Amino acid sequence: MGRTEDLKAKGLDLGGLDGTFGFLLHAAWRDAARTFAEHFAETGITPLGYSILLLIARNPGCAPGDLCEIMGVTSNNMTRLIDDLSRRSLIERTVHAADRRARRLQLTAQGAATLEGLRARHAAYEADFNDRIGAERIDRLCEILRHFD
Amino acid sequence: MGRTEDLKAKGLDLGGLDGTFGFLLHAAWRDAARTFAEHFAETGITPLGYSILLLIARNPGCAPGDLCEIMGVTSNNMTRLIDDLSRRSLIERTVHAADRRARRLQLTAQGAATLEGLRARHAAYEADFNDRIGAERIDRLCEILRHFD
DNA sequence: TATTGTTATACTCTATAACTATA
DNA sequence: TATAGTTATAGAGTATAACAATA
Repeated sequence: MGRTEDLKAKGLDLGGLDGTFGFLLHAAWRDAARTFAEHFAETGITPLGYSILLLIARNPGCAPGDLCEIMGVTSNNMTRLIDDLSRRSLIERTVHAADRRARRLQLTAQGAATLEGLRARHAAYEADFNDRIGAERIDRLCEILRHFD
Repeated sequence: MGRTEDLKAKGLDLGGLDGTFGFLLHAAWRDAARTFAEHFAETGITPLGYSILLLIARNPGCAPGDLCEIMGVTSNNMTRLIDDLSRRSLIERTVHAADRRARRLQLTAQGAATLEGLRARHAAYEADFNDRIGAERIDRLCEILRHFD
């Protein structure tokens, strides 16, 4: 079971925190981030970086602004995430011919190859949680989380 | 509905991200954090600070280490969170008589009074989400999230 | 030796604002 | 005047390591 179950057994009064969705959401996200970091150790890829690579793979030529909207990251921060992946030669950023303000993003050959390894790690990470939490619960979780902004 | 629903309508391929619980969990947590910040604007209280105040109120005399365990925060970081609340005269930190290594944490009178106002804000914040997401969904969400560590 | 808490430090994520270059 | 992206900067959260005081 989860952490809150263990703690109540120790006589500490959680003061309703274990019924507070924000507290639980934060804890669950940190669990996911920590587990992601374990599975992606020594790749230097963070959850945000992985999302970007995945999105560029599916939408070659997309613009940073597209990723901002999907990922909920502001453009200034997206620039730095893209800088990092670009500096590591995983993606290529070129000026858009039609609108020279915009940029076109694409995976490099190295980026595409790297992504395959990352997909395998991600599958293992998800299998990890399916084992721990239950695949059916994870599905119901996703269904509910899609109602958030 | 949620953000992912809107985005799919724009022709962007999310590449399975909207079925990835980690991506959805991150987005939902940011939604919760952003909404919390709106409701707690100008109080200077963050989600972590609110949790600490709540826990000290329910467990007067508890030690920083107790809070670390409940909240999943390491002790070095807890020190700084407590420093902040202490500097603002909301809590009092005294040396534990029986074990002089430990500290005893208590709300000050000002802290207790402040907490009442914060509880009202938190109730409004939760009502906000119950309206947006549905109280029954939030309940089911909590039930699932308690399985995480 | 082990434990409680503190200090120092660094990195990631997030946010606001000011800026460049295009349109 | 508006938009796409960049640069600068700051604050919050998280993490590791080294340390002090006490047990």
